[in-house]
Amino acid sequence: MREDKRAMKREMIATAAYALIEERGYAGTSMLAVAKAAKASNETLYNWYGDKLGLFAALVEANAQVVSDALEAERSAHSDPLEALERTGAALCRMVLGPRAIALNRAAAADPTGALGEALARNGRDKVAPLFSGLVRQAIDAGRIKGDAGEIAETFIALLLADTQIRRATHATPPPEPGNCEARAAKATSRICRLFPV
Amino acid sequence: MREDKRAMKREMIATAAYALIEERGYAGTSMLAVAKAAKASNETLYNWYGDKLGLFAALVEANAQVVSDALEAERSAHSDPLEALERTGAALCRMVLGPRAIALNRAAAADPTGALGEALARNGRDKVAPLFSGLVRQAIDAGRIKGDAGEIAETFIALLLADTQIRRATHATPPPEPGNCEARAAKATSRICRLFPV
DNA sequence: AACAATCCGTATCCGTCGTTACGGTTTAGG
DNA sequence: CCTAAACCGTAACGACGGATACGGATTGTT
Repeated sequence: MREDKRAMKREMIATAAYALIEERGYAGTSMLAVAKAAKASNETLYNWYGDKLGLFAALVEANAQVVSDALEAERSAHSDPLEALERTGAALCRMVLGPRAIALNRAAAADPTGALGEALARNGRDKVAPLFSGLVRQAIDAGRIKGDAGEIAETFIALLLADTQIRRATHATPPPEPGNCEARAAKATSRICRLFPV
Repeated sequence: MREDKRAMKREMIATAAYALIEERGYAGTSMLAVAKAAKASNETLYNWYGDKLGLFAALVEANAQVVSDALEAERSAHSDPLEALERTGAALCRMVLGPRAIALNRAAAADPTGALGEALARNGRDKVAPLFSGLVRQAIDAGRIKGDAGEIAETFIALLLADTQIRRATHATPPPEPGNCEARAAKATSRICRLFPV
């Protein structure tokens, strides 16, 4: 199978898996159902991904790459450091509260081995924190705020996301309204400036 | 069965269910396994709780009551409003990151009906927020901080918990070290005073 | 003590899922 | 074009879990 056809099939498999998790939860999402919805066979899925956990681990990594690319694009699009922080924060918020990230969090919460959670942390959160530290570092260097970059980045993420992820993952809240993440990011940025003034 | 014997049996059932979720996840926790571990029968479980979802919904409500009682006790033990806020915050942190609350979050994330998540919100978070608003109201009335009580309470909870719950529920992080919640609560309280000064 | 209700331990039924396997079809590579 | 590899659709197997049911034991009430 040519690489572009394979990439298309992989995206069909991903689309199917995400739709099925949304509808049936992780345990109720069978490999056979994913295969059928993706117009693939069970044998292909097992050949490509090894087993169910392998399929979802691959989805974790692929989604993390999408998030990382989006954050990098947003970061590069703004020269003002606080604007970059705010806009990148908004992008992070939209993505982590989006259907795919939430589905993966649900899968990880349902996986008793802890492997998916570890993959989520390694590919996601553990990469996001240094990226935001870097953004904060730039704002510090520009004399806009003062303090420890790592601590400020963690505080920014706390103010930005709070407990929205767990509430979303547990079906306690629906997806955020348009503009909600932008508002959260603006408020978090404003509060960072007040907590860590020059 | 006398009421105290019934209460003891209910606690045995709860203990069994929590242990099994920790080990096998929600889907892998069968009613039969819970019954055996609790020295009860399947028929008793289905008579008492209706079905699996009913059992876990009952666990949600029971745990919410335990949390609520603990927060109320902590709130009443301190006359200084900021100390009450901080200590009650620490208690909340310990409980929501404790094994039982995390197990219930995992169950809710695994439940595609959304019923457990709704029960969690209704019995838990939606009651915690007004309690913290009340604590903040007292600090405002005492002239210690200034602003909208609801907004300050939400900010306090964000600074206190951040994304610790989702990371814990997805097995990305282990339980917090002793003293960690106290440190988080102290820092959150301090930051609230700086964000909302008189 | 007698009787009814409840509980226990076990069995049963059914459906679903994880995973492997197979014959036939399609695709890729030489 | 030929051949091998990969893929598809389907079937099969074993395990597991949700839920119901049953005979006997236990508990509660009168």
